[in-house]
Order: sequence, then structure tokens, then C-alpha cells
Amino acid sequence: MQELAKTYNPKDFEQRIYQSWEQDGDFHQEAATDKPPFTIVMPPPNITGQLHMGHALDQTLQDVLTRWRRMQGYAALWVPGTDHASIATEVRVADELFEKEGKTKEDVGREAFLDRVWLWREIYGGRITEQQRRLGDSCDWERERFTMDEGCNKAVVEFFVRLYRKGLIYRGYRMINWCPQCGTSLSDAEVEHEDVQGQYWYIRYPGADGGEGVVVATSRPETMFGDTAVAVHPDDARYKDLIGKTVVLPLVGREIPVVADPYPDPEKGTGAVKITPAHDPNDFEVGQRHSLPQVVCIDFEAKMTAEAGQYEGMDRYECRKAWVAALADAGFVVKTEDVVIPTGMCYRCATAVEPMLSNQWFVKMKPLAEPAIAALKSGELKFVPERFGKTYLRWMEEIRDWCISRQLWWGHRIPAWYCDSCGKVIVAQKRPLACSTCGATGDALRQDEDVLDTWFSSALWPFSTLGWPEDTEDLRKFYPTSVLVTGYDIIFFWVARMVFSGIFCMGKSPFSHVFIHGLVRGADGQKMSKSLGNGVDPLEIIGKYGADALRFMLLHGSAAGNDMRWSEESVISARNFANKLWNAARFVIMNLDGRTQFAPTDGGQAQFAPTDGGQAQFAPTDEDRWILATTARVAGEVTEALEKFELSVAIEKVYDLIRDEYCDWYIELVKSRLYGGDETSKRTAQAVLVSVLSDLLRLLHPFMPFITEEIWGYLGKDGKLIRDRWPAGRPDAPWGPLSDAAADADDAGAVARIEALKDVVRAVRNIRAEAGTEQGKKVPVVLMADAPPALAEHHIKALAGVSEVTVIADEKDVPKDAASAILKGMVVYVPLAELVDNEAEREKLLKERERLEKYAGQLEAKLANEGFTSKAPAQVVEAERAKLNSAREALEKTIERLEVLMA
RNA sequence: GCGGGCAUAGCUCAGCUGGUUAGAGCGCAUGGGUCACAACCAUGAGGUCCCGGGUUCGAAUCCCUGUGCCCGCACCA
Repeated sequence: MQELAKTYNPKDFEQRIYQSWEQDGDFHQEAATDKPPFTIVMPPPNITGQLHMGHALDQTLQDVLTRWRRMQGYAALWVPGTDHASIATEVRVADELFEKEGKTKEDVGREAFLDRVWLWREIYGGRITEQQRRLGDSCDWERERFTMDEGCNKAVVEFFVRLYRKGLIYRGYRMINWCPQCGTSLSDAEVEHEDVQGQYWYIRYPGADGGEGVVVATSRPETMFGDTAVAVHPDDARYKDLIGKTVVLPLVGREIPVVADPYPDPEKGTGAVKITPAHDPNDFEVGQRHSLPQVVCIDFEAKMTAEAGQYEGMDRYECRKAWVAALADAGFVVKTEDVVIPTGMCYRCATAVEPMLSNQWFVKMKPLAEPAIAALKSGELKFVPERFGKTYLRWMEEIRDWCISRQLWWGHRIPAWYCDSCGKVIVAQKRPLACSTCGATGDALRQDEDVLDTWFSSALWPFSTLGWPEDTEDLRKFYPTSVLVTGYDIIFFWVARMVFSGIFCMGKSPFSHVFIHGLVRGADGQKMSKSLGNGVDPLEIIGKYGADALRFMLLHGSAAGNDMRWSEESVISARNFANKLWNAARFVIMNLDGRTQFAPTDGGQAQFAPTDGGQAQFAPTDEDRWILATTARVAGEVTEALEKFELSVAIEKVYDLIRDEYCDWYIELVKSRLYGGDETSKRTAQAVLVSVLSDLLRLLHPFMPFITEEIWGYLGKDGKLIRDRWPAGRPDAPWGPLSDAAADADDAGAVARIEALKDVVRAVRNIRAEAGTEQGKKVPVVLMADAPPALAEHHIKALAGVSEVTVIADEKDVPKDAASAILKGMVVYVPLAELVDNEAEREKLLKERERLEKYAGQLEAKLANEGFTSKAPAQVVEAERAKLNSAREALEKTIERLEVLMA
């Protein structure tokens, strides 16, 4: 058996182990299997992206669930892939083109530009998947997909056509969000609102009849060139007489009507609103109701049109300044007011979005949203934590039609053709040979220039990756998927859209659970970002501390759905824990005397028979049974936590088991047997050490896959075995299965005895520490017990630095000068006169008495309360009674002890 | 305006469907180069669970009000 290096050094093995996983195809999952399916589709990162902490968290959660289910015997499939990220990628490649060659994308043309993007993706698009490997992602790389690959494209086109044929996709001249920087329309979800410091200008529109006219307030005076009316509320007494009259647009000179409409709120501004149907969604509506002309005064580059007269060609904000100055000079500005204006910004480039009229494609959302709402209400779809279901519902219920066309080149081109001869629009999977109306062919049929919103293709991800629209074996086996893991920030963009698309195409919600996590914030609590300089690169952290340590930190960090704060100290703690485990394993291996046969040699059955010729004799002691039973208990708790998606609880339990129980107690308890025990006792200890370690490694494996598998390898075993079985019940014990009732009772006794032993050891250590006993000095201990405690004296001696243990039963035998500790069922005395400060001892006891009196008093009151005894469950009452009894007992002993001291 | 979250030890946070003498990590204090581990070990100090009401036999936990932070949606008169 090889020896482990003295210090845990993840660099030595993480990459090697990942390569072996991948080479062996360990994460590949075929549909043809009897195992029950467990499926996760990975939220596809953008090809322009680099792995950041948010990904690291997201991926780690998915990996834990996948690995755990795989160990449990599921056909666990985790489908990876990347997203083409229409806008982000196009802008990126266009920028590079301009930087390197000084050309715009229009200069090179559509085809050539797209060739460049594909080339770019070829070279850089896979970077992130390499980074995912560093994290340890156990996804099925053989199934890696791309939202623009052939299959996905086919799915997108099919989806579009089906929606169109059902009347759920339409083309229309509507008000949309336009990003002048990216040069494309955006959906409502892609617009972020930000508060911007701005102003209201109160501007007088004089009456056409020479009257006073009306004063309107606006934050966007430059849109005045597009004004085609002023609206007032029909019940607003102030403006009653104006309705039906006309006012004059100052300086422009155009006469516009004053219309009565319910839209203006008499409480706001002056109660009169300028109406610009071409540049404001609300005004657009008003314009429709009153058949107002739509005057476009701002173009797609956010520059003023000819409607703005002398300002034509000027940027919208430049124009605002100049125009307001001109109005003020002419005396039309009544007053100005500083105000915060919530402004729509492009989520990609943060440019102020311009509401514009244009021809776009839309998805009619109401009919699609209804079943998606029903899926949540019926429980077919569940959010973890539940509150995010509310967020989802709210959005679905207030949903508006989805603008899906984008004025870009990189993306799925809209499968619609226009016939130049007759004007017909043909929507089809493939380019039609001829116009179905007029028979025109060839160049007369022009395909729509636009591409689809990136999220239109992401919406199909849970089934397009499994082969839809074909009826594949994969789809039948793995759809609907089990759980979708993602951040709350893309519930609208992605989760909601997958749900209605999945229901529309497949008839079922694409997943039964949505497991939502929060953001990883910077150490300062701010969102991690380049501009703030608080970002942390996961790869750098992996390089410094290992992927396992990073994973541990991310998993342990916080509760589901809550944001977590980055802390490098926590990663260091996690690395230290890994080192602890590493050394525990090193200890075990060093003490096996080369008996590698103590490790399990196949998936389920342990093979503990020694291969060195001897016949194994095993004689389990209390500590053996205790650690086996404890491990079994914790394994159950870990499983339970995982089932509830409480990953941080799960990993903490494994951590405590390894660190507190196995390392701090079991290994210490067993040392004497390893160093000086007889053969049987030694062999038993070795066997238990190994079999428990095996299960510990398994329990930790989904969370920290690298170190666990590396250690497993040092045990001389095939790495696959660790992934074969999830611990349920007790670890294999060499003396047989011990699962009958008698054995359980035996275990229970052993557990109680070891727990009592731990109390005694801790008590003695405490006394020693408080008294400042020298480290090496042995002290005698006297135990007074009601019943003989059956505690292994040699353990007390070894673990607490004790020379002699005397058990007494009679009050008279209590040593005179001694430090003491009162435990359950016994009192521990350390009779070392020179160490005892009777004054301090007395004070300690007085405090203790006070505390116990108070505590017992509370319990008594509780138990005297008839409401409690009659209404609380019997076992709760029983538990309280037991607490009271032990409190009383401790109190009694404390008082006795005080009396002795006072005497 | 509508909706949601958070407030627990010096710091960062757990604490699920009410019953714990309220926990962890880090930090702090004391002692220790012990032969798995100083990336360690042992021991300890430290908390009116934001304020105020309510429900209940019982509230950190459920409900309401308030205060303070944070987020999402809507709103560019």
C-alpha cells in the first residue's frame, strides 16, 4: 500500500482524476437501462462567458445532486451545453472585427460575418466547458449541445411553425423596446429599470385660438416633435372647456387637439399630458383610441428625424438640451423640477432603451401562460424554496406578448418568407419552393432578415437536447427532467419560458422541481462585478486551494435561495478540513500493516478476510459499535437532507461526522489497540477504521469528489466502487451484518457508554485545563456513580491523561480536596490537592446551583401546568420530565458537594 | 404603487413542518512541537434570537404593527 503525502495537495491529483473519469466515460448515461431516471439539464453558459462564481455555485449544486443520485442507483443524466448568446456574441465579434480590421459587420456582409462568428465560437466557445471540468462537473460530455447546433435549430424552427399555425405567433407593427446601441428590439424582460436623476419641464402649449392653452409636464421634451395631441381626464374640471379645442406646439407651430381620455391622472403633473404615440407605450394606446397620427421624431440610432426640423440628425439628448434652451428663450418653459426618472436600460449594454414603433414578431402569451400557471397550482411544478413560485406566478399572470424578433444576424433566423410578387407571408420549416398564392419562385421569396431572441431557443433546452421534435428514446426516458437548478435572476427569462414551451411541445412541465439559489456576492456584500473590482475568479481559487475546497465553501455557505457572501477564509477552512481528512486516511493506511484486504473490493459486499494467511478473528468493542452505529445514523440524516435539497445541512452533517466523531474520538479511542493491542483487537480496529472510512468517503463524495476518490485509490481500490453505492444503514462490519434487533440493542448500549465516556473525558480535560495542570502530568480520577458505569478505564487514562481511576459508591469515600464535575448519573473528582482552589471550586458550585435551580424551576413550572401536560404530546412531556429528573439529580449532587466543601 | 427577502455570538451565517439549557466557521482567550494532521490538538469566554403586540400549554420559529437594510415587477406627467 502506498503512503499518502504528508500534506493534502489537490494539485497533485484533481486534474488526473477528472481525466480518468472522462476517459472511462463514467458520466455517460444511456437511455437503455432499467434504472430509474434522474435528469438535470444544465443551464447553458454563454459561449462568450468565462466561469464565474455564480456558475461555480450553480454547477456544484447540480453536480452534488447528480453524483448522489448516481450513487443511489439512478440513471443519472446531466446534460451540458452552451448558449449562442445572440446579442453578446454578435457584439463581441463585431467589436473584434472593428478593432482588428477597422470594419463594421455591414462592411463584410451577413454571410462572411456569420462565418467569423462560427470560427470565433470554434476557438473560444469551449473555454468555459474546460473550466467546468476543473470544477469536477460530472456531466455527460458525450451529449454536449449548443443552442445553435443542427438539432436545436430544428427544434426552434418546429416550435415557431407550430406556434404560428396555432395562431400563437403573429407579426405586427407595435411599440417595442429598442436598444440604439445594440441596434435591435428587446423583450420586456430584457429591459432593466434604473433610477436616473432627471427633470420635469413644464411647458406651455398655447391655445390655437389665442387662449392660454395648457401646461404639460414632461421629462422628455425632445419627443415634443412627435406630439399629436394633449390628453386630459374627462372629469377634470380644470380642462373641461379645452376638450375638443386645439393647442399649438410651441416653436413647432403644429396644431394638435386636446382629447379626453381616462389615461391622464388629474393628481399627477398638471393633469394634462402630451401625447407622443410613436415614442411612448402609453401614448401609443391613447393614440390608438383617438386615431391620432404617429409621428416618428427619433430614429433607430436615437437621432432626431426630419420632424425635428433644425435638430435633425442630432442625438436625442443633445437635442433635448438645445430644444429646452430654445423653449426657455421663447418663454414657453413655465418651470422645471428635479426628479428621479425610472429609465429602461438595455440589459446587455445599459443604454437607455427607446420605445419605437416597428414591425416585429410576437408570441401571444395568454394562452401559453394559462397551463403554465396551472402546472404550478396543481403541484406538477414545485419551486424550492417555495416563495419563488409566487414570483413566477405573478409574472405569468401579468404577462404581455413576447417580442421575439431581433435585428441581428447571429441567431436562429426566423422561418418566414415574404413573397415579393403578392406580399404573402409564408411560415414553414423549410424554404418554400414557390409562393402558395401566386406561384412566384426564386428570389421573389425573401426570408425574414431577423433572428430570434436567444431565450426562444433556450426555452426548448430541456427537450431539444433530448432529441425533440423526434420521438427519441432519450425523450421517453429522461423527460420530464427531475430538477432545474438556477439562480433567481433568470426565473422570467428562462424558467418560465421553459415551462410554457415544455407544456406546449411535450404536454408536461419540463421539470418537477426548480431549485433556486442566490447570488454569490463579493466579500463587501456587493454584487460581484468587474467595475467594482470585487470579483473572484473560481479558477484562481481552485489553483490555490483545490476544487473540493471551493465546492465545500459554496455548498456550506448559505441556505437555498439566499445570496451568499464570498469569503476566502471559508475556502481555507474547507481546505483545512480536506487536509484533516487526508491525514485521517493517512493514519488509517499507515496502521493497516499492509492489510489492503480490509478495503471493500466490490460494490456492495465488503471483503474483510485477511489475505495474509491467518483466520480473521474479530471482537468488536463499544467504540467499534458506537462509530458504526453513529455513521449509519448520520448517513440517514444526510440522505434526508439531500432529499429536501438542504445541501448545506447535508454537508455539515458529513463534516461533523468526519471531524468530530471519527477523527476526534474514534481514532483516538482506537490508538491503544493499534499500538499495543492483541492481534484480534488490533485486527478488529483496523477493519472498523477502514469500513467506516469507506462510508465516510462515500458520504462526502458528491460534495468533494476529488479527494474522496483519491483516498479511495490509496486504499488500493478501483475508483468506480466509490460511486457504486450510497451508504444506507451501517457500514459493512467484518463480523457480519448485525442488523437484527439484538445487535441494534447492543449498539444502543455501546453508543450510550461511549457518549458517557466522552462526557467523563471532557470533564477531566476541563478540570485539568482550568487548573492549569501541566500537559504531561497524570492525575488520578475518582468516579462516584449511582450504578457502576461500565466505562473503559483505559480510555479515560489514555484520553484524559489519567493515572488511576477509582470507582466509588459511598459518600464517605469522596476525596476531601478535589476538583469536581457533575455529570449525568455520576460525579467526577480529580483529587489533586495542590491543584485545587477550594474557593474557586465553591464559587463555581454556587453558580452551578443557581443555574440548576433556575432551570429545574422552569421545568417544574412547565410540568405543573396542566395545559402543558394535557395538550402537549406525551413524548414531549416525557422528555421534559426526564430533563427535570436529571436537573434535580445534578442539583442534589451539587448541593451535597457544596456541603462537603463548606464543612 | 404591487410583491418578496433579510435582521440570531465581535464577523459571516445555519436553525426545516412551533418543544434544543439556541448552533457552526472564522476571530478571541488559555495551555500544548503528543509519534495522522501546527492546514494541528485540548479547554474556555461570548447571544434580553431588531422593537412591540397576538395565537398557543409552549414562539428564534406562526400571525400583525413598527423600525432598519436589500431585491424584483410596474411607472419616463
